[in-house]
Amino acid sequence: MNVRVRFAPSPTGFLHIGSVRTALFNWLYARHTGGTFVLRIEDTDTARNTEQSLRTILDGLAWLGLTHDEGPYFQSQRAAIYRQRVKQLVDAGMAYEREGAIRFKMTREPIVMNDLIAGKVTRELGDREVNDPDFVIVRSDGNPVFHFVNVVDDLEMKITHVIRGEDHLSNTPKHIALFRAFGVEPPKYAHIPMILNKDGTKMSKSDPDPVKARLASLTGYIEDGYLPEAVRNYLCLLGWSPKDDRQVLPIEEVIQKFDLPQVLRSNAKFDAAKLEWMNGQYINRLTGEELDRRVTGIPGADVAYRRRVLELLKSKVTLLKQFPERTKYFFTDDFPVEPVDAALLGKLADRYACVPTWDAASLEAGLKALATELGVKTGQLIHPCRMAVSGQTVGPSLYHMLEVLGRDRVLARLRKT
RNA sequence: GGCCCCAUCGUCUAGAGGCCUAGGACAUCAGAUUCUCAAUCUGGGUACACGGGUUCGAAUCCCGUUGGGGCCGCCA
Repeated sequence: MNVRVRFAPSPTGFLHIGSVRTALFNWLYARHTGGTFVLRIEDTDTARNTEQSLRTILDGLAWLGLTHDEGPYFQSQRAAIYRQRVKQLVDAGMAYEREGAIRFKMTREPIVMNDLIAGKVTRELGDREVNDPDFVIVRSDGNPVFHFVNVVDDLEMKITHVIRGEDHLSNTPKHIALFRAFGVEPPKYAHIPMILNKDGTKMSKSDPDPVKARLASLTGYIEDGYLPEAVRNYLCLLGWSPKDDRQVLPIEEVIQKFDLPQVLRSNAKFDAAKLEWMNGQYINRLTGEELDRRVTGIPGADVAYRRRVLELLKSKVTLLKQFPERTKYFFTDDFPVEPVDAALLGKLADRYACVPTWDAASLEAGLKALATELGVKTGQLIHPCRMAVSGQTVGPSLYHMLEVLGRDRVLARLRKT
């Protein structure tokens, strides 16, 4: 069977991190099976459908590398198809008009679903449904509703596997009944569990807590300097596991191993700290050259110098946005310095002025020799030196830092204090 | 209220009846690296929600309880 899956977001103006995971699992399944990944924009709710909202979705998916093979299709352009399908049901006596709306005659029997992830699920009618199981498929204003267009599109687009959030599990009987009304077998369903905040609440961009609100949409991660491959890798591990002890794995391997029955059935809580750790892992694996292409906000026209600075700092950094702040002193003399022993640093400057070659090894040897002569611990020279040249108490290995900074800057800063 | 799903360290997970006095990762704590730490290394603590079964034997199977999540719209 030729697998066809789809990601069908609604253009709401942001991409929810849970939707991103759903898109990822669809994409993984398509790539794993050699199938087709369809993108469909569910823009039937005209009230919140904007050009910008579409851009957010397209840019977000592109950022993550989740490229679609077909589409995007727009529900707003498919009204004729829906009208025809409504007519089909009405003509067949399976839908009827009431109070201006068109309602579907829902079966009264419990519906059995064989979900690829949740397993066999039998849904009885709820207390309200028992009295009136039928549901509206076309509003009195003439617009078809989500459940209807969703099914019609999946049918028309020959979707074979519907991989979506578990919040749709309870809706699935309606969808199955509609497929049967159209005389076709419903697709296979795979409902993936939800992603919740660490405290178990729903992730929402309108959460009163700004920290939690920011975690809910993809935009924040892009702005904060997360690498797409790190976000993608982290998301793969929410509800799925390679079943060995590795956390960082190439996407090619995930594609090869990923399958629906192995997806966990329980909800996952989002661990921002682990994501950040993972991002640091990915940053550390990039070269200075690669980092220079991705990091913005680093001044200076000297490309080679920028690359060396990024290379030097990368192991200390977990977010790209940290680079400009932490590398500031490489590009400017304008930073505050706490008081240090000027006489002592003057001697170090004199020593460094005649160091044979300006490299970490020579600088280390020079500093240690001076410390011995003066009868002080190396730390008594190292810490003031770091402060004088960087204004910081923490940073990369001092000697490597001095090497990258270069002779002129270092001597000037040591003597300036 | 009804219906549905779920339940292993704080978090993500491994575990598909004996390999488990439960493994890995993040986080955390303690050491180390006699140059810091925001890096790295080493080590520690921390979990099978509870109660019944089934079985020689259960984290693994069944039932119940509790807890968490979801759906019950002319929203998607």
